[in-house]
Amino acid sequence: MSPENFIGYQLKTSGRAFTNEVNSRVKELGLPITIEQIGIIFRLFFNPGTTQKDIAGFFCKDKTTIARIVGTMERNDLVVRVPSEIDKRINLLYLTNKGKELQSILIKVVLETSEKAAKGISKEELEITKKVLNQIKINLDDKGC
Amino acid sequence: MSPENFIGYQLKTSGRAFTNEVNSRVKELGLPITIEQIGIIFRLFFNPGTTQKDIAGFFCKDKTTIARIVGTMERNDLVVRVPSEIDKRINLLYLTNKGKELQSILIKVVLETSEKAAKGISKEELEITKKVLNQIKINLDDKGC
DNA sequence: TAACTTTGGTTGCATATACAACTAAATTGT
DNA sequence: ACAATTTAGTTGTATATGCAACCAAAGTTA
Repeated sequence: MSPENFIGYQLKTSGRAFTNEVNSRVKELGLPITIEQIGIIFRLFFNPGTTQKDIAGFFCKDKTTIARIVGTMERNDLVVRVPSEIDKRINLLYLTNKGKELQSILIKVVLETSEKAAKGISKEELEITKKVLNQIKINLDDKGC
Repeated sequence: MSPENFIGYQLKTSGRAFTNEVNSRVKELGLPITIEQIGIIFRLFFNPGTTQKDIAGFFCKDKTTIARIVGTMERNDLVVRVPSEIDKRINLLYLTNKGKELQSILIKVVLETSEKAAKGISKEELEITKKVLNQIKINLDDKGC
């Protein structure tokens, strides 16, 4: 009944540790980029032209949160918002060249962090964990994620 | 190689979904409490008289983050900071009566959310997941958590 | 004991986060 | 076609988050 046995505690603390590790690594590289911005860069790398709404769902975050992060990234010349001609409500999002160039170094950071995180964990257990986390996300879905 | 297969993505999104669910439930109950404050209430319930430093380590957060949350909770009459006589640097933290009374309803919220999160997941797989998440936290430890 | 280091905590600052309320544009229903 | 609804995005506000820099107190070492 102690809090450290709650799945929510395990989720939050391991996720926070992951975030702190990634943020500290990019800071060491002199890159003023956050883990959230990294996620958006990856999403746009594999899904160029997607929308803020899509990104919000993909990361289980509120659309206002994504709006502001994308705003910051646009000011920092990482992404561009291209108003759609077909639907004038939406912006199509694309990585700038600067954003595309960052992608390869950032994926290295995330992969290295993932390796460090998974040290001593069997492939089977890691796969089970990913499957379970995905199910948890689906079970708690309230933002289309 | 797509981002949704990264363990970091699974960690962050499932954790965010959990947070959103808990926050929305307490809001429905009319309680102006966040999931982080709930965690601190639980920690103090089981470890009365502990310090901000301990709480920071327990939740893998920076001490400044905890300092501010505890400040908010103190203003809202949920906790008290009692200066230690033995070591004048530290504050001993305790729940107020208001904080203690909230504990029972809040634990219900967290347990219900945990059940919803775990729906359709076998006990074995859930145990493996908790064990793996704990190992990830240890592997990435940089704040004594 | 005095100088140096470590430790618990706070403040300044920038980013992240969500809810409520809003706007403009697209969709739907009649 | 027109009214009602939904949708994508923005802004206001409050909380959360970490790093850098700081302070005071405790611990360490010469």
